[in-house]
Amino acid sequence: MSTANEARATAKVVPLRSLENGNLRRFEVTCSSCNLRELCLPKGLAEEDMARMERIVYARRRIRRGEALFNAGDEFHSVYAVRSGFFKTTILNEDGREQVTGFNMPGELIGMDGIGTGSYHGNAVALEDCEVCVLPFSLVEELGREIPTLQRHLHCVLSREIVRDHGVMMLLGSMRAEERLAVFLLNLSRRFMRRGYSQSDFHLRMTREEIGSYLGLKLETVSRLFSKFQEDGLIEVQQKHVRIRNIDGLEQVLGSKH
Amino acid sequence: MSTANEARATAKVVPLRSLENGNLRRFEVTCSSCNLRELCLPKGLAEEDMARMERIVYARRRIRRGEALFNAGDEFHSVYAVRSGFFKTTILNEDGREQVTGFNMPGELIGMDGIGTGSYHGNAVALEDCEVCVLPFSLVEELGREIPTLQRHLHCVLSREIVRDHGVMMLLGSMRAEERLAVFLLNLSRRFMRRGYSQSDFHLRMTREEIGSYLGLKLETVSRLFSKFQEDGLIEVQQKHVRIRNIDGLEQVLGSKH
DNA sequence: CGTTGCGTTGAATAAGGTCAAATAGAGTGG
DNA sequence: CCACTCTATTTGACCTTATTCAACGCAACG
Repeated sequence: MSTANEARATAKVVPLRSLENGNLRRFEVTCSSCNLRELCLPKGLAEEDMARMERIVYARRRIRRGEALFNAGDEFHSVYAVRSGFFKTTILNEDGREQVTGFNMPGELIGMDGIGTGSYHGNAVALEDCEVCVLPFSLVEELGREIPTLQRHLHCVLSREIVRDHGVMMLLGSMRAEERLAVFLLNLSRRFMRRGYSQSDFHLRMTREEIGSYLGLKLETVSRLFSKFQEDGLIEVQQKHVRIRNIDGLEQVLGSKH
Repeated sequence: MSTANEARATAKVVPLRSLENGNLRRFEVTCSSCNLRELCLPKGLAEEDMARMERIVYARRRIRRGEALFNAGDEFHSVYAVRSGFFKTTILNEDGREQVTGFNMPGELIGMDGIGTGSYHGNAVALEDCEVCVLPFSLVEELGREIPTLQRHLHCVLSREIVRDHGVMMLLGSMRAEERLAVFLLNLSRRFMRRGYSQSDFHLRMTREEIGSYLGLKLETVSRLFSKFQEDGLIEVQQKHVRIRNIDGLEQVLGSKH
């Protein structure tokens, strides 16, 4: 049963049911064999609980580049685990200004801003073709009541999101432009590494403007800083491709001066 | 049984048990008669569930002005509901810079940043003499498993904290100094009103520096803006006392220009 | 009644924003 | 495959905003 929200969206909904007839993708969908398992799920989950967990991942959904997974105001039913691709989450205030609140990569959960009010508070837009696991939140809560490990895990995820947000406040509230970009690059690097990608060589999925919005800077400032970091031998940039040449140097940008 | 964390703190722990011999404060501690009930608890909680809820509020704790309710790194056991007084929460980064992440007034929960890692991520410091209800988190989770309404409420509180943080990102990332202070004052006003205090006449518990840290501004800038708002007839300020004279005018500061 | 912390105000400065122009790439349709 | 269009990016010149540095006033407190 697809929700009003999901029916409205243009992205394709793939219910598990339809994948059950010997389709290879049926196997992919099991959490136990998913290579993002350690990111999405608590460790030490009993085998039977894992099986129950898999039952609440009731569908996967593909979102094409530029499309929204959800928009502010859409009715909240599910949180989503990014399986592949890259998202940005944004909020829009009354006078039309957009603020990027985060970038999400595989293994990360999005949509938790909708729990409190019953409708999503921000937007989630795919920066490239993406696939997500749909986790109907009422099922998550139900299973949480039965499996304390899972309940605990959910609380940890929510709490860590709060901690992450506080980090962004620190970034926006007390750091200079250079430091903000350095933190941003180091953070991306670490997250890519954790997922088995190169920590020093990656492709930015977002524009300078989106980076700027996230970091509280104008796109021109971001561009200038990229050029400066390149001149200083810290990175190599060519459009969206970034190569970190001196990770220690980037770390030393923090706290230098001031 | 007081935890290592609580034993270290100087603030006094008041276990419920010690209040049970005809002490008036025994009555105060019941959630059902607490005037902050609508803020802390889900509405429509069955009478018996309310009674169970009261059992997890195992203590109240007084914290004097300037003292910490908890500090970054302290072992996490409980979240706290502010009963009276005013807190600031802060984080400190490696090079010693402090960022104020929030101000908390009665009815608000603090300490949720500790769930994810098992130790608090930031500090909570009393800006005036305070009293909090101590909610041991393992009991909260346990009761959440038994009372879905309560579980849901906890998730809402966590989610709303995320939404609040996103609002701060918008503030820090896309607003001019004037707008930030206007948003800050309007937000305080609304929260005071909600608690039955004057929406236009209040006492700031925090210094200009703390406001500045929260808003990503220097204390001098905050001071200048207070003076400017006064000149413009929007507010009257005298030290920590603020009187809002033109709330619509303050709202129009948002989005004007830019 | 001096000390101390907090707040206000002014003048100079620096950081980042704005505006504008040039360039580079990616995507599109012929 | 090429020309064309559109968007993203880079860079320069100039400007605005908020910061820095410094001096001073005020209020609370021992």
